[in-house]
Amino acid sequence: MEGYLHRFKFIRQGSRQIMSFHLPGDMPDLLSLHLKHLDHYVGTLTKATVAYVPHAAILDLLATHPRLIGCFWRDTLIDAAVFREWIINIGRREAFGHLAHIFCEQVVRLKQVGLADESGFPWFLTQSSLADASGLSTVHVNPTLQNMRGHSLIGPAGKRVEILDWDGLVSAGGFSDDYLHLRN
Amino acid sequence: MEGYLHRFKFIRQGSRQIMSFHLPGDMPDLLSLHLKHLDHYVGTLTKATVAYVPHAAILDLLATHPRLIGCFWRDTLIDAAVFREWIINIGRREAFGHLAHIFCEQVVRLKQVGLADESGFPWFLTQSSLADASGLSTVHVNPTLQNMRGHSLIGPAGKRVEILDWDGLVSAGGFSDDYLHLRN
DNA sequence: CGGCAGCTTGAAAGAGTTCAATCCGTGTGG
DNA sequence: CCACACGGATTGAACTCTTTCAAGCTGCCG
Repeated sequence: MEGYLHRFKFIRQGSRQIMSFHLPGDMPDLLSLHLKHLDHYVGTLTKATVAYVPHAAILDLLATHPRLIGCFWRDTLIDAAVFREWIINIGRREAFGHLAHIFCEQVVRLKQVGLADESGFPWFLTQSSLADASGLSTVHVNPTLQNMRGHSLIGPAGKRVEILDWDGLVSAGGFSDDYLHLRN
Repeated sequence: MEGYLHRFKFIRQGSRQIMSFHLPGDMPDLLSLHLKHLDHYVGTLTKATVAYVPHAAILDLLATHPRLIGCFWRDTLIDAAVFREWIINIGRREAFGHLAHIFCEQVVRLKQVGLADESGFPWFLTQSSLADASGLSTVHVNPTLQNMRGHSLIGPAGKRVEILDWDGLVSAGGFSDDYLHLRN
């Protein structure tokens, strides 16, 4: 309902991978609706207010309002599409483009819920979580961010990420909002 | 129905990323059931026989047999879980473990449909598709495979992948079949 | 005024890529 | 039946990107 979450899994001691970020309005747990156990963790990135809804309640709701099934299912299919894009991000884009792509995705998704505008969005990540999301090390994320600032794509570090050059970000990240399956 | 498929996307000229493999029995297109457009491609890896079922037919079926909704939805949720595991694979495992993990996943999934046994499974990948799936280059996949053969994890190149040391593969790949949400 | 989380930096080591060939088996046309 | 074409596998060498290790630094909170 408020604040930012992330979905992640631990690998070996100390190493983890973030698989998605979640914003107010998301239903991160929908992905386990029909699964017996959870194969990963969901945690907070900031102070957050979270609504817990038992699976049984969701299933009841869907049973009485079948039209909702398509909507909820669709939501999980879009999550899957985002996972696919992240596979591409990690597999085939190097640090600079990868981080640019992450910023683009966040801007578009945050705009949808009114938490970002043309100028930028609130910065809710540490460099270390950015590293865990991108499969890079913090030691490499840091200079890459500086590099993006040097190219005037984003503004100086602060409480917000200032978007200085949206087209530059889009082109560096090879970003298209296709996979987010927005409405209009 | 027969043969092997893959789900992929092109990045820039010549570079592509495979996001999943599909075996007989899979319904790869279910992931676009509630989406307006496809944001990637699905193609064959071998000669294949494929059944095309219009979305409308699926939706009809689900409307008349609501019990199936959970099953089909579940299928897409498991696909999403596999995507998540691939994110981890690409992000946090290096070549050797990554390829080992891919082999483990294939063995488990192929066993489910009777196409693999303890000894191994049919080899349906070129080194180049393995590279596109793992985010590596063919030039690096090749010696890594040789390395796995050298460690007696898998048998010599041929029409089949011979599994010589299952436990070794599992441990090299940090594999757990958790995320596949198998029945038993 | 510490303590601490998070950010920054430098240097060395490694993993993986790219470029550029070569090799090999198989299928095809003449 | 042989030469050739071709996709796929293999190899070497130079080069890049990224990680790891190892410190410092900085700003905020109690």
